[in-house]
Amino acid sequence: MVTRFAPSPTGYLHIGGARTALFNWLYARGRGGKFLLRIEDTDRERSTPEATAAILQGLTWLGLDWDGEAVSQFARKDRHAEVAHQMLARGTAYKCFATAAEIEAYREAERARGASYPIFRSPWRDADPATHPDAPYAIRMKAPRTGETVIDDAVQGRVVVRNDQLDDMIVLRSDGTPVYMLAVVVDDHDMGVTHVIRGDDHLNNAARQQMVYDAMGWPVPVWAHIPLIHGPDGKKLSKRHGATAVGDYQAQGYPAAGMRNYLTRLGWAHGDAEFFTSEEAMGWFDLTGIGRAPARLDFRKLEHICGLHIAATPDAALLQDIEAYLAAANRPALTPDQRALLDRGLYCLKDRAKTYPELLEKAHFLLAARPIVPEPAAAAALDPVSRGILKNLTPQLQSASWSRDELESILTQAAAEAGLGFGKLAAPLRAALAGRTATPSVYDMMLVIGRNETIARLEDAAA
RNA sequence: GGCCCGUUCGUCUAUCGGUUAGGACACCAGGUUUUCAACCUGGGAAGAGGGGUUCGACUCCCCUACGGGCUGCCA
Repeated sequence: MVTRFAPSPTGYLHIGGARTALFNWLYARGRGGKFLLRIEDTDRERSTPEATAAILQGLTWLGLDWDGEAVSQFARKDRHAEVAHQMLARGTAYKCFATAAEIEAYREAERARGASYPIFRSPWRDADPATHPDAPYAIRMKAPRTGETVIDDAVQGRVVVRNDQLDDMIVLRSDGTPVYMLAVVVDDHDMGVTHVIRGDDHLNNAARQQMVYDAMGWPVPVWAHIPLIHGPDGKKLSKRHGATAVGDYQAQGYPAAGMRNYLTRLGWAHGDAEFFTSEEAMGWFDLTGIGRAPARLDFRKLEHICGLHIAATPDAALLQDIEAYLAAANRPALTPDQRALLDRGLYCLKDRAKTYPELLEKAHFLLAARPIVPEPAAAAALDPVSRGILKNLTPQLQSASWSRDELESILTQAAAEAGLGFGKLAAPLRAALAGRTATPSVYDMMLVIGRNETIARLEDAAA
């Protein structure tokens, strides 16, 4: 079996498109099939190489690898024209000499007669070729005018469209360029696509496309039209909603694994499964599990899922992901020292963050160099009394074995001697060590940065 | 306007004629606790409305309302 993702390069990769790609990828990968990529760049006005690059980059970041090279639809225009002419030869299409002005005039006349939205009926459909003028012509499909076309959709069920609702669509423009409706069908057929999984905005188009398959005597693929994604307010997703491009999510530091998990779960379910890997999803994913209603984006749940994935990622992979995030977000790269420290501290950071920026913020204690400048909220804990306690602590730390157990006994004892609960001592320690109020445990921070750095920071803060 | 699709807690969803309508996120209360995150316990929260079919409908059919899509020599 073969699936494909066929975006048009007129902008960034949309989050809804990303989910469509994801579904195609999961379905193919879970069944040992192929997942192909085709760039629908036949609209020369709006297609740009930058958009193509952004789409490829977005898919790559999400980990949706495709088989073979991405196909350019524009590059196949001669093949599309060839098929249009084959249709002509088979008698399933005809030359239409009507000009845009004539078509508009026809519609006006029909409207005047009371038709609300007139379908153009070309007078050339059954014209004798002998009457053909020597003028540019478009090739129109000779679509059936009676009966109905049935789309047997794996998601939407049996969808019936009456043939008299459809016009004879143009397959080849008068300038010889193919129209999308023809190009998709030809490409999908030539690429051996067996399952067309795409947004349900194409559901109506499927009827017309199926007519092309029929006209050419080609086998019709399995259709699966999935609902679009909406913004949190239930409206069609737009820039008003904030992040709509997958690149935004990457730059905001969401892990790709979490994105995949969340997006898979959006509009699809496998019982009560909520947190899973893509490998698991591949084993479960099927078309019948896809919902029929549009789903809304819920950033809280996305973050929750992402947090679980960060916590579950092995340190080495997590470190790589974080560095990739830094580059994508245009943030300074890690120095070798920072990298080594972060690697050492990941164990106490990864289960406290939902995104990479949050993790990095909590990693400030190991990323920052002395002197640590506390944030206002943290500085508040460094009152004179606390500073005195920190000062008294350093000699003991100097001779400590630097094991977690010993640090724990030293600090709890110090707190007890000062007549304080441990929380009262932890606050200034946290301020001195990290300059932040949200950090890993003070013991973990001390263990990660080591004795000398710990003592130096306490002395800085006590001074 | 015509045609097509959709509608279960605030959100994502389970249910495929018989359930106290389940789970997750979010929320509220309590617990744990060194901050954050996490975790534990408990709680509130749903079948758009109206007709049918049926012994019995969230589930099947029809109508209405609402939302979305298509209706191009765009993709």
